[in-house]
Order: sequence, then C-alpha cells, then structure tokens
Amino acid sequence: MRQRRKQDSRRVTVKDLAKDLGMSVSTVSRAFYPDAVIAEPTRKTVLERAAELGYRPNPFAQSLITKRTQIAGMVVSDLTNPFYPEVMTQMLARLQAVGMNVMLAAANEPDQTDEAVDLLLSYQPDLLIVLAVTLSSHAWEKCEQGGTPCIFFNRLSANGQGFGISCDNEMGGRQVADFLIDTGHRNLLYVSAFPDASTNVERYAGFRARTIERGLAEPEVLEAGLFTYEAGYQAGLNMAHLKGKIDGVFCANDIVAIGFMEGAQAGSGLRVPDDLSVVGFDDITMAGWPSHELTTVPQPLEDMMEAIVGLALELSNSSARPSQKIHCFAPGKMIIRNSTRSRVQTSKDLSYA
Amino acid sequence: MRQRRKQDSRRVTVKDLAKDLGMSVSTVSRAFYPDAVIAEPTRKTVLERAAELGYRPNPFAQSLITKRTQIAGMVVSDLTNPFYPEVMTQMLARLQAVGMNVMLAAANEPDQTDEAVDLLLSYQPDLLIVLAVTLSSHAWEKCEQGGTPCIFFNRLSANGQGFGISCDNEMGGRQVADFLIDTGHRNLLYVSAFPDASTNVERYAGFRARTIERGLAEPEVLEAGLFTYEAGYQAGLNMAHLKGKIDGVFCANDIVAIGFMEGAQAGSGLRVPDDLSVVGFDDITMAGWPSHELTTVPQPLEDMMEAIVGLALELSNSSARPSQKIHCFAPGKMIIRNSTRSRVQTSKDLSYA
DNA sequence: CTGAAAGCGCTTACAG
DNA sequence: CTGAAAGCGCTTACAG
Repeated sequence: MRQRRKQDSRRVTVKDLAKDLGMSVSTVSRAFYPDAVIAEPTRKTVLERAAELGYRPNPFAQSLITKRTQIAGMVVSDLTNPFYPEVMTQMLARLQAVGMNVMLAAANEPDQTDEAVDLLLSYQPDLLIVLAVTLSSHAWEKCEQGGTPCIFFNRLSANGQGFGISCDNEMGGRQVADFLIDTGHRNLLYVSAFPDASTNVERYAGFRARTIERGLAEPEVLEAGLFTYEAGYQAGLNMAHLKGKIDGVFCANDIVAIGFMEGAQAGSGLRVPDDLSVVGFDDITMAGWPSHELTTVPQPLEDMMEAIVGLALELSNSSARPSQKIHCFAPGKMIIRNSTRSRVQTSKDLSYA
Repeated sequence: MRQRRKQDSRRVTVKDLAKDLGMSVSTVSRAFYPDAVIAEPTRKTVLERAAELGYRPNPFAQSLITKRTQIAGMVVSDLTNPFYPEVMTQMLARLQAVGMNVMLAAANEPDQTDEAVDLLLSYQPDLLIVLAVTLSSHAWEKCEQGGTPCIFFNRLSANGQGFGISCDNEMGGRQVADFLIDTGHRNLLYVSAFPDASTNVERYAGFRARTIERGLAEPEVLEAGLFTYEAGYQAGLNMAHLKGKIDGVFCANDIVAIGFMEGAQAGSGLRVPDDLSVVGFDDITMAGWPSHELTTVPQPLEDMMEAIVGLALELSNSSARPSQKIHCFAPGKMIIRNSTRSRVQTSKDLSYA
C-alpha cells in the first residue's frame, strides 16, 4: 500500500502510444493537432490506436507548454435567483460541446470572492465568465495583470472592463412602460433591486424615460435592494406605506416580482391583477407557473448563449483579441400572462371614476 | 502581435523567486509543503517574498508530478430542482475553503453524460462528486479504471459503487407516515418521482411500511415520474382519476409537492390544507414561501456537508482509501407549515362525518 | 537543513 | 513528412 493510488492504474502516455506504434513521440503528438504538419494516413493510424488504448493527451502537460488550458472560470454568486441555474445549465452544455471545461468559484460573500478568484486564476483559465453581480476590483486587477479576459454576463462592466454580454435592458424597460400605459395604467411604480447593478439601473432608466415621454408622472420607486424573493416580498409589504394609488408595477426581475406580489397581498391585501398589474424581467421557468403567471420580458438567451460560446472560443484559441467588446441584444417580445390586466375604460366602464 | 497573449505578462515562477532570494529552487519549493524538511525561518522568508511577488506554484506543473490535482469534479443534471443549487452553493463554499477547486460537468441529457465525464476525467480530478440522479455505467467504468473515487450525494449507489452521502430517506418516510396518521389522516397517497432513484424508492418504502405497521391500508401511489414541478403538477391533475378519497399526501420531494398542490387545485379544485394535507421532502427555500408554506422533512445538510468535505479531503490528500463508504444521516425534525392540518376529531367535531 | 539533478507528459522549433 | 532534443514549471529522492 505504499504506492500512490493514482499510479496503480497507469494511464497511457504519448511514449507508450509511440512505442506501440513504432513512431516518434513527435509524430504521435502532432496527430492531435488539426493544423500540424502530418501525413493524413499517419494521423488516422495514430488516432485509431489512441482510441483503442484510451489515450488522451494529459491536459496539464499540454497547458504547461501551450499556455492554453481550455478552462473557462465561472464566478457565480446568486444561485438563489433561478435565472442563474437556468443560464448555467445551458451555458455548461454549450461550452462542453466545444470542448471547454468549466471551473467554478462561488462568491457568496463579497470577501470570499477574492480568494475564490485567486484560486481559479491559479489554474490559468483561458477566460473568466462572471455571472455574479459584482467582481471586486482586486479580483479584476488580478485578471488584468494575468492577462485573463473577463466576460461579464448580464451585466455591463463598470468602466469598459472586459467583455459584456447582455440584453438591452433599457429597451426592455421602455417596452414595459409602453405596455402598461397602453393597457390603461397611469400610476406606475418601479421596484428596484441591487442599486449598483447595471441591469437594475438600465431597466429603471428605460422605464422612467418612456413613462415621462408618454406624458405621465415619473414612476414611484420602492427600494427592494436585492435581486431576491425576500427583498421583493418586503417591498410588497412596504406598499402599505405608499401614499398614491399605484396600478402598474415593474419589478427589477422575475424573482423580485414574485416576492413582491405575495408581499403586497400579505401586507395590504392587494390582489394581482385586480388591484395591481405586475411585470417582471427574465422569464424564468417559475414565471409561467400557475401560482404566479407573471407577465414578463424574456431575455434573449439564445442570442446571448451563442455570443458567449463564440467569444469563449475566440478567446481560448486565437491569439488576437476579439474586437467587439459589447454584445447587447434586444429583449424578446413581452410575454403576457395573468399578473397584468387591461385597465382601459370602454365606454360602458365609464361609470367607474 | 505575433507573440502569444499569455506570454506577454509573464507569471513569476519558482526560478524567479529562487533567484530573487538567492536560494535554490528546491528550497523555495519546499516552503510550500507543510510536511517538507525546511528551516522554519527559511520558510517564512520564502512565503513572505512569494506573497509580495504574487507567486503561486503552477498547479499544472505540480499535478504533473504529484498526480494530485486538488480538483473535485462535479456532475450535475438537475439544476431545475432548487435543492441542487442550494446544495451546490454550500458545497462550493466549503470546498473552496479547504483549497479544492470544482470542475463542473452537466449531464442534462443522458447521452451527454459520457462525453462530459470523459472531459472531466481527463483533468484527473482527485474525486468525482455526483449530484445527478444517474451516472452511466460507462462513466462509472472510466472512473474505476482511472482510479478516481466517486461520491454519490443524496443517492445510494446501485451496487455498492463508490462512496455515498445521504440522509436516511426511509426514516424520513416513516416520520411522515407517523405525522399524518397522528394528525388524523387515514387515506394516504404517495406521489412518486423518478422510479429508479434511491431517494424515491426509500422514501416510499419507509412511508408504506410505517403506514401498514400502523394498521392502515397500503398508501395509494401516483406516478409523477420525475423530480420536477411539472411532473408534480401533472400528478395533481391526475387526482381527478383517483377513486378513493385521499386526505394525506406525501410527495417524493418539495418541488414535486409544490407542483402537485397546484395541479390538484387546478384539476379537481382540491384545496390545501382544507381538503388535503401535503408533505414534501428537502426543505428547499421555496417551501417556506407564503405561496406554498409546505410542511416538509428537512435534509440534514450540515451533517452531509461536513461529511463530504471530510471525505474529499481524505481522498485528495492521503493515499489510503477511507474505510467508511456510506454516510447516512437522520433527517431533521419535520417542519410543520400550512400545507397540512390536523384532522383529529375532537368530541365537538363529531357532527362532521 | 540545503542544493544539483532527474523527470512528470507533453509540444515545438530545428534539422533532415 | 518525420525524428531527436530542448524545455514548460514544478517536486523529490539523493548527496552533502
């Protein structure tokens, strides 16, 4: 038992394979690189035998030389927002399909982030994908100085840092304003989540701008503070303290909206959509559940996924940096469910007022 | 621009550090191994200077020699069940805290699993953590022959394969039976999820056995088939086709229970808890939301987390295999919420019948 | 306690 | 088109 576990079942190496085939190590190695200069029949022979013996180049040895790791580091913080597991699932599958491996770092507490990112960076990932609301400036510096490109998903980088993939949140906010106003809502409210998040800021900006353009009063704002169910719920409870009569609500995202609806019901007995229309953002699976039936703006996930995989591939395989830093896609068409109701007064309804 | 990106900003290596300190490479290297023979003051000097220069041993070069990678491979399939993101978050944080990195493989489609696991295994993780319902036998063989230990989380391995960490699901099922019977329920139903999953099988076994022990008729069974909201919802709809009057329902897990409650309401107008008591399993965050208020059996996550980190550490740092293969913890105390109601008839209530 | 040397499994100029 | 050789950044017997 003195031997090391991993050595017991020795893995086959280039040397073994070369000897087996009566070729040089160099030739065998070349067979695995599409661009390498090697006779096609030779390559075929090598690849076939490799498959038989179960040989795979050792990625550690490979990376030591090539400085490429085929690893994408992924920083996540907000797995309680169902949007992210949904995104991760798709992203993982696609990255896997192009041969990239994903190494995960959780950044639940802001102070954990640095250590987590350091750990990640020591594996020299070809790129970092940030699914978190925040990346500490320390962590960002580390990436910079290590030459590791960052992709910020669903969040525009603060100062033009790194690459960004997101949907046009402002346009989404405008769509919601138009929708609510077109369906007869006149007293609007925005339920704000994490104040520094670009998604939050932009959605509000679009919503507010369009509301004013359409000649209504500036929307009220309720600060939930976080992108969580609990924050939304608390904001819903706080509806009680709001003076004006609100008839249309836009929440920073779906999970906040879902919490908000329940909080409003619990706190002030407000019923959705009878007393209040509520709109979310993202179109997470839960938004379609019968218990919520949330009207929402869907993220253009298909586009965003294609962009991120394309970018990841470029960043890990070519030496030139991609020129386009920001990919911003129009949101999908609003999905109208049962959390909103038209308040347009037909002539018959005029008795009301 | 002909140079490679990663080479531009050269990372500091042992050599650099050794030269800087006027020591040999060997000595510098030893400073990073607690068990290595090295004068304590020397070690201190090295470590300090390393921190200043931002030196970290290159894990790829390290692994090439030590055959240890400090990588835990994680196979996930079921991120739509909120239980898993919750588990992942905690597990990630804890593994990070002990210096392990997590490499992720998604196994959404059964046929993707093999390729994903292969990719993962080529990085020679010290161990594999399986959070998925299923690991193909091909994948398992690969682990075996590569000497990579597997830990199955929340699922007992089929044929004594690998290590298992789970809660005592059968005991949980028994608790639910006792609880429902004690609170006056007499006509019980089990909503079954994925038939091959050990969690599903054991929870049912315990529930059924205890029901019979208590002298009631065997519980009815409704096959949802999957651990998903949608499957639970469908099962709820199917309540309509059930002949007998059911008053107490145990669902394979929380997400199924939540779907079930809504399906039962939508399909047959059955109200929880007035017409029906419903119990879940896991205690996911959502179970506590006002819209669900689900009575449930909590998993002993604290215990399970400690066990998995302990096991991971043993497997990645020592050469001896841990002796205990199965860690099975008693579930937590049932959490009684509003999805269940006592149906014990006090003398006053006897008018009802 | 420290250093010189071998070697982990690869890739890639450099010759031929 | 193929092979011999150097070297990626580290660790670890082996001497001293």
